Amino acid sequence: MPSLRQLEYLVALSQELHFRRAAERMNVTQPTLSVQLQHLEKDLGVALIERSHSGVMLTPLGREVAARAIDVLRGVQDIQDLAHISANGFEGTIRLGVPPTLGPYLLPHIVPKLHAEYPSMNLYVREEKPVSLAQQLLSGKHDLAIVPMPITRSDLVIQKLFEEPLRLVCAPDHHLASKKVVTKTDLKSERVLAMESGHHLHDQVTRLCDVFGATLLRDYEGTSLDTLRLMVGMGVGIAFLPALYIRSEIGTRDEITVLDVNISNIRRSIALAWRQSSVHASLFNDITHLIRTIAKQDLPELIVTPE
Amino acid sequence: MPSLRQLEYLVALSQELHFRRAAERMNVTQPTLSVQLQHLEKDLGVALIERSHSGVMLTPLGREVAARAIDVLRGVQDIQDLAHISANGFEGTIRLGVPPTLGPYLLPHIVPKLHAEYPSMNLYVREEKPVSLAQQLLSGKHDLAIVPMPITRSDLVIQKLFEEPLRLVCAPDHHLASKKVVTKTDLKSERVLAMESGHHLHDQVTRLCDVFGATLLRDYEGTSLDTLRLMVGMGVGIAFLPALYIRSEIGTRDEITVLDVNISNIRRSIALAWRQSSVHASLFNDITHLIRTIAKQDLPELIVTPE
DNA sequence: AGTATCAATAGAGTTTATCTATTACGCAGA
DNA sequence: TCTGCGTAATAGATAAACTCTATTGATACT
Repeated sequence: MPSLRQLEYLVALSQELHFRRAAERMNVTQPTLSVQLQHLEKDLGVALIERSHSGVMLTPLGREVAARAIDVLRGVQDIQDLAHISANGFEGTIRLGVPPTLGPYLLPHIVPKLHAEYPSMNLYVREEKPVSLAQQLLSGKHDLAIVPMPITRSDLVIQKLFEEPLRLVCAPDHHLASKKVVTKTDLKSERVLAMESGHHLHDQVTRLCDVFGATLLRDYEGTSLDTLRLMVGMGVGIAFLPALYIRSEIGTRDEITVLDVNISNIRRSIALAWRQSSVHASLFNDITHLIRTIAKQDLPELIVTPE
Repeated sequence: MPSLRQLEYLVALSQELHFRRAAERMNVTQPTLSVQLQHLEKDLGVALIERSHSGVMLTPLGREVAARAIDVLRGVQDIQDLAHISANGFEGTIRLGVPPTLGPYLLPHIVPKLHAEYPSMNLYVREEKPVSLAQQLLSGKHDLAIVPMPITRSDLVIQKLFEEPLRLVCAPDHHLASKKVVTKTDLKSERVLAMESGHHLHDQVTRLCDVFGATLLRDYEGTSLDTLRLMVGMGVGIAFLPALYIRSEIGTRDEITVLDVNISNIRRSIALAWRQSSVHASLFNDITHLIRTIAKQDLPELIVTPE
């Protein structure tokens, strides 16, 4: 059976493509690494490395084995992490991925209580377009992610957090601004601004426009909710903005007008997700409940459905 | 870092719950296993085993670690298998899971050519209710499975094979038997027989009955297509049977009548599935193409869509 | 109390991993 | 063509690990 050390050496070599440097990285001497990789090849009975004096290459099989070795080593690392957490309680950094259209407006409500509850936890927040969050979660870039539903990946645990209404906004001098209540038919042929592709809001607003017969202004896609707000304020068009964004960035300012719409179910559904194999499963479950509780108690615009 | 040997010992102990027996299983002496597991616990800094004289137990953490160790060891085994296949070509047994409503009627067309193409391959076919096939595939009970779509598991590779029409059948003296062409409205209030729950056909026929306003005879659910056929022949009701079944088991017999239905899209979609991490990926891709080719050439009732 | 069962401990032997020192190979430049 | 440089492989010594046999210690059963 190949040893974990040998697999580590192979992974190091696959990344450095250079025996001496790979050995350095592993804190062993070059002959050690050479010999062990020879043993590995002999044990497996196959060539993994193409040795030539003009650079080291892995064989196709070598690359495949190295890729699998990475998974194996991650599994072993997880076992160690798990033991460490169990022995010393949790301490360290959780890397949290959030969509830019939600993170800055939700996290300020969450982080203080999270910190109070888990003082030894370090939260490292990274914004990413939601379309790539699930994949990055799996690849190990994040430990935890706030994701828009629906997501169907069986190797992720998905816990629903809440639903966030999308509110229709327009410029104060827009002809819709004077209406008391906006109905479905008012939206026909309206010009609608949306986030650029890669954001869940993009796809959702696209569908809404289809349903209402509104025109999506594809040439004016926003790169952030703030740019959308500015364009709406300038009268370029109307837009659907998430309730939490409205709450924190618009509030009572009269730069743009929030419309009353008698159409239900314009909302996005938000969930917390982590790798099924995560060593922090129970912590993340606790965090799920914490966020749901905060949403229920402090954020009345959100809809928290029973689990 | 824990060694693979130590993880193996832990897994053996977790299954035997007995040091001596676990040691025997691993072909080492009991002190060896004891000492190594002590080392493992010391390295990880946690208790994995509850030692008492009234039986050995694992701690909750021990169980969790053992479960992860199994995955790690499987990963290493995969690496060895991969190398072995690459060195010696494929030989051995592929365990194929099939739904009972498809396997016996499809495989006779496939197996001979498969055997001709891969003489050193051993096919071990197991019938399982389709609802459990995906899970069993992941758990390692099968290497490959023929599954009804849709299936959305991201840790499986799903390759569409073909679509198989479902044909409406009734007893020769049934009042529909005399109709040249059966239309949607003819089905209203008809009594329909279906497979029992757990089969994809069950769910699909349930939906069809909803759409057509037909009555599903829940008290007469079939445990096999053959029992359905018998009940249809006895005039209990009508049924939707897969085209391949009709071809092989009914053919020109006049025991029951196959009706002409002018409703399209009554068909089931069949795919081949394997674990994403399978070492046989390229073989399974070849098999996919082989089956698609056979379906196209020899089985005109099937619909093979371009990939 | 005596015995059987089971896991832990002790100490020796063997295997394995790693190190230092050296060799072998190819390439670039004089 | 020779020399010097960079690279990986080989040899031999040393240290660490794994495993074995033999034994002890603890508990349950008779």
